[in-house]
Amino acid sequence: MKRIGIKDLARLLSLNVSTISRALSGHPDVSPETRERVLDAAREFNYHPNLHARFFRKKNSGLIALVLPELNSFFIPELIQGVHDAVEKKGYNVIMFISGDSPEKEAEIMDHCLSWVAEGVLVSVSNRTVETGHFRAIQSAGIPLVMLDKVIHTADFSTVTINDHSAAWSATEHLIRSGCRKLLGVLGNPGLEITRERAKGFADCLEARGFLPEMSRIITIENIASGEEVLMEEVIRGGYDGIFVMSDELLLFVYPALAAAGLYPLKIRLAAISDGKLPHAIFPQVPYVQHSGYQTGRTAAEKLLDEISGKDPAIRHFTSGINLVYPR
Amino acid sequence: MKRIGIKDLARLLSLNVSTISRALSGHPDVSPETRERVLDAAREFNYHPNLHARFFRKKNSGLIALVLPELNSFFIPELIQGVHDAVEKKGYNVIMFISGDSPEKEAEIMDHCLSWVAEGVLVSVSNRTVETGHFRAIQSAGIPLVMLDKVIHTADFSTVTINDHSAAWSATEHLIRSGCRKLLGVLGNPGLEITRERAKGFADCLEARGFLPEMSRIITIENIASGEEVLMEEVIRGGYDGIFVMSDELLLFVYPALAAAGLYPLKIRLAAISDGKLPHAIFPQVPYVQHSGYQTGRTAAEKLLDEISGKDPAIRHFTSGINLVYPR
DNA sequence: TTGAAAGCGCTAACAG
DNA sequence: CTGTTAGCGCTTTCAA
Repeated sequence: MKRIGIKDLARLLSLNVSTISRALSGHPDVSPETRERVLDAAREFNYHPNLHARFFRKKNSGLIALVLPELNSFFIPELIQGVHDAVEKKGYNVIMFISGDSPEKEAEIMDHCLSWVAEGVLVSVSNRTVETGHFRAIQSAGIPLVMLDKVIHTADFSTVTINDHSAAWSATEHLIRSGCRKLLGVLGNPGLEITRERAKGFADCLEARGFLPEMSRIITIENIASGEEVLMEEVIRGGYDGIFVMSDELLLFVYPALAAAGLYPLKIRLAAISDGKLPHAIFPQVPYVQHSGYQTGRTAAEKLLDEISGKDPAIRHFTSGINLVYPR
Repeated sequence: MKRIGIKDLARLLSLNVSTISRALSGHPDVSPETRERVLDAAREFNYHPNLHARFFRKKNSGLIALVLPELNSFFIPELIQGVHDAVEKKGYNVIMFISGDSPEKEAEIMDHCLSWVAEGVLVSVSNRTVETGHFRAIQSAGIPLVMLDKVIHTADFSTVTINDHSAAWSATEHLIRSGCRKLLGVLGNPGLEITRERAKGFADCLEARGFLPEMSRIITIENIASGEEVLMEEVIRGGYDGIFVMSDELLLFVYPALAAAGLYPLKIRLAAISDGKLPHAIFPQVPYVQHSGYQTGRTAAEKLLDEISGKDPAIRHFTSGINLVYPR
């Protein structure tokens, strides 16, 4: 069935296309009766504006690009929802890209954003990205870009993250306060800013509390499959009484491994940084510092929209507050 | 900085726009030297085609719409990834919508799809949707539509789901085989096809295995917040030795509630339908029938792409195989 | 092998 | 209040 256009309506109603256009977009210069007739006809013939044509003409696309390195189970879905809620309120739509954690792919995606004339770009940076040329290209095309969650800290881009250092510190301190004397930190990809900051928060807190170097250790789990072995070997050898887990993804396998070995909850305490769902699904509940995906996504999207509308063009770095959640 | 277009390149190289267009799109009728010059200039001046203009002209948008009622923790992220992988291979991009589980919103979104001239629509139907007029509107505009996961079974739309009935049956049978004699089924939204089918699979299996009506019961958890109370009251009263849990979302709270009460793993066995991550994160691991989000997304997207390219215009209902995963 | 020109659907001057 | 018209960036006939 042929798609009906503004021209068809014009012919049908023996009016001019511009009158139709005006009636449809609520322009004041059009008589109420005419407007009604047009609106009725539009409904009747199932008219839908062609946004490509409209935006093509008006030089803006109504699209916000959301670029993610990969999807995970807790944080990212919430983040997407946050972005979505913020963006939708202003009538924008989301076009989503997944870089698969590849900087090359990421660069291609930036080209796509340019080609789609996205009005703004939200990007959670790939773990292996070091070069930022492709991001600057977006900016120099006049398109606002905000980094969220996984970011590169320079003076050039606005960012939205949590304060990873203090989140890790806070979780670590909770373990110490609970009486732990020998601590293990379980961390993810070491190339990431987010990992380095959390590792540092963990280490700094220990130092500040007078822990000697031999009273703590950090292990890195890059691959969940082999992770359990690495973890259990260290745990058994080390005699730990507390473990700091850096993320939900890690907690998802640290918990059953310890439980199966009979170590949690009897011999070892846990504390995590989490979006907040998983710790409640574990028994006994794990204390955690909340890292809200929804807030991150929403804040970043709102900042981006402000930049788009010229309201807050300054580069800013938002770090959301930390709050520790104890089991009830 | 002004965006550079095909016209600017033409002026720069003293060529005609059509030559540029041809060179850029790899048309054979253009001399190798000219092509080189054009490609070089495009790179140098950072040319990016305007897809709105291109697709506007060519009558197709390169967009696949993905419409979801809401995001969850395990299944949906995998589904998105599956859709993404399939679609990207063919050069399409994904424009994402969230209906918030509202039929009205869903109808609006269908209008957006029309307005964006999406070339295909993938939709996981809102729980409360009964009227399908807005979906037919898409089809009668000549746009293929495939439903996935949450679907409405009619002769009009292709669908991709798992065989919910046999998944539930299989999980239930596993409990019976393990020796359970009194079973509880924990189900979600009762308005959903998916829920009805799983409830039926549970009940049918029990009947086939000779369970008397008083040896089983079904409870419905619509709201996670109040769910724990409902669950525990029933569990304590009923004296169950096995519980069938219909989804990851439900398992996420059923497990800690039972564990906290000291019932799991000692007195009660569990079996679930799950994407496959969460059961491994629980101790002891929960047997489950796998419901793969990735496969669902991927299969649906591939079917959609086939329909778009005219390869498989028939309406089909795919139900993926079931396999039961035991704890190792 | 290249150029000229029309037209995709819509908006926005400008004119009446 | 309504009509006329040009043009957004690109592809695609048709001509040269």
